[in-house]
Amino acid sequence: MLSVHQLTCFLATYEQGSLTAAAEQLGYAQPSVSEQIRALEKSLGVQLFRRVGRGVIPTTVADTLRPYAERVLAAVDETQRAAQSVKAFETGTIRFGMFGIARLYAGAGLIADVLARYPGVRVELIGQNSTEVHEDLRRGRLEAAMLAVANADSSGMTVTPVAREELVYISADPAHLATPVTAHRLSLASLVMPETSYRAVDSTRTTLRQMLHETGRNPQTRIEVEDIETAVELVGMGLADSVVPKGAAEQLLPRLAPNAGWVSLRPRQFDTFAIVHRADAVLSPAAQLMIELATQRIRAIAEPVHPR
Amino acid sequence: MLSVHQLTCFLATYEQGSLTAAAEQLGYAQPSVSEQIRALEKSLGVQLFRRVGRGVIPTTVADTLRPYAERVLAAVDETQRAAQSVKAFETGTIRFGMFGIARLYAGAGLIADVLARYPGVRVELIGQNSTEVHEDLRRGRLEAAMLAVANADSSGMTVTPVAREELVYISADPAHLATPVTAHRLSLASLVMPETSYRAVDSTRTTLRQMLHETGRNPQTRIEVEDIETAVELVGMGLADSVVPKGAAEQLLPRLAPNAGWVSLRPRQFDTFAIVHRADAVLSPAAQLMIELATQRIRAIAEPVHPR
DNA sequence: CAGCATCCATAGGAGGTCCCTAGTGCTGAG
DNA sequence: CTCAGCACTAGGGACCTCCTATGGATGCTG
Repeated sequence: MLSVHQLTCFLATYEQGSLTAAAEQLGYAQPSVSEQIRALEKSLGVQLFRRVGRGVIPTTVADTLRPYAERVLAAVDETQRAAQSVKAFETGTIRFGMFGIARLYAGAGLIADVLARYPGVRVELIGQNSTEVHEDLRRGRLEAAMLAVANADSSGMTVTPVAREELVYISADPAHLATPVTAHRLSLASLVMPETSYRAVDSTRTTLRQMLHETGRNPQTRIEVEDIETAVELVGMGLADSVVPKGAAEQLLPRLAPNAGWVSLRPRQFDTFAIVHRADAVLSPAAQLMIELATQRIRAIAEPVHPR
Repeated sequence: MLSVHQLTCFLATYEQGSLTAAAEQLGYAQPSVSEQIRALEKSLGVQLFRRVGRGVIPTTVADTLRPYAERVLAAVDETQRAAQSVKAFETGTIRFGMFGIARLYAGAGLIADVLARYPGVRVELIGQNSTEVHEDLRRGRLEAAMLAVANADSSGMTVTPVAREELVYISADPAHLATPVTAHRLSLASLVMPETSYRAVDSTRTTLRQMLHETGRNPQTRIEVEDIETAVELVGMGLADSVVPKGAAEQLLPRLAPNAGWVSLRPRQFDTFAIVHRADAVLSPAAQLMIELATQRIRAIAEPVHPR
């Protein structure tokens, strides 16, 4: 099997025209280089140098093979430099999960932060829908993610709360927004709720379930959709009301449901944003960077929560 | 140190998404591949795969490095294929020494022969002047050559006679060509002789020295030049006469000295063409090919000599 | 939820490779 | 002819490579 080391010795010998000089250049003893050349000649089945008393003379085969050997060594060198670049975040891809609502809070700004600091990198913010992110995390395809989660779910996952955000009731009917919405009124409302696929672990849903459960009632969702944007649009069309984080309401209502408004719940409820990753994972520098930046972004908008 | 083998294991693992599958593909045991990947990760200083229960997942670093690894392996593959091509004479350079007079007999035709059989090769026919060829042979820069030499000279060289060619006396003065030239007449002639630098071992000169020595006379060379073409031109200008192989006379006189003619020596003298190489050399396939083809060419023109 | 299959990591050992030092033989130059 | 320079050989130590056997973790399934 042809090896990089053999080609290195070959080129040094070719340039120096001498095994001794090549060995000196490479920092080896002369017999070592001699052995490498012999092994290379044997593995290729061709003679590369003629041994002639004083020094060695490249054959025409050596002349032909030299540019190939140089290309191999150049490719190896590029590989190593690429690895160093990736380590220093000069290039490469940083992939991070940020699903659903969290994405609304930090998406574009977060990417801008990364690019400002490391102009060469590619950034992937995974999470068009939440099931995908959850599955990727579980399977290990995604190292870490920023999610809005119910407290301490997910066996085998480490959940680190970062910030919390008030949940507000949104509606196109001003009468629904006159006073804060109680559990009783919530249980009677006709709701559209996003995150269908992830409903069992979705933070907002879990919070609402707890709120209603304390009053002995079950939540009524009339419409189930995947995107929060779709849910807000439906609210704007007057087909149902919904409960979303306040920041999402402020960001989406003017654009998707300009005739709708929002009001607090009573008692006020909060969604928790958290960093989630496998409990056993050692986080890479890229993931740590994204976690740090995403945390800063979220905390600038929502109310910081500091884990004990 | 990064090795080709590590990159092979890396790519197999990346494609298969599993160490076990990669090991099977490569024909190794699973721990071997595992060890190679770990060594590669250590030497690059980056994590390439996340080990996650079932299988391994490439990190973004692995995504980035994969094309580099593929380029290295492609370059290695090209190198090996190039070596095979050279072995089969599909490509590469064939270098052969053919100096002075021999070149006039077989130069262009010999190259045509090689190209007809191996269209991909480059051919170098070394030997603008004879010193160069002799030096290259001695130093080992040239593996073998076809020369016109005196019998069995050159210590450390193997000389294989291939053909012989009559030496003729050429002159622009018809009176000089009326009868065959004897040693006596030769010793009185005003001669221009080529191959100045190589005069001690040149075949024609040696032959003439022997011819004159038997009659107790010394050769008289009025003019010394390097090229046989120059010598013939000088003969055409009537400045001197010369002695050259018959084939050279027939080829050069019409072009360079149309007013000159030739006549035999008495007794007739012959130049010997021979293959010369270092006594210790093992001839490469390329050299053997050139020797075979050059021998055929020379023998088609000059009188064959078969070594005992 | 218990059992099974799958996959990776570790341990230990046989064989090979890499690299060294020391010495030999050959070649070319003075 | 002698000397210096260069490649080869021999032998041994350190390391690497690859194997088998085994253990631990995970995910699927009845």
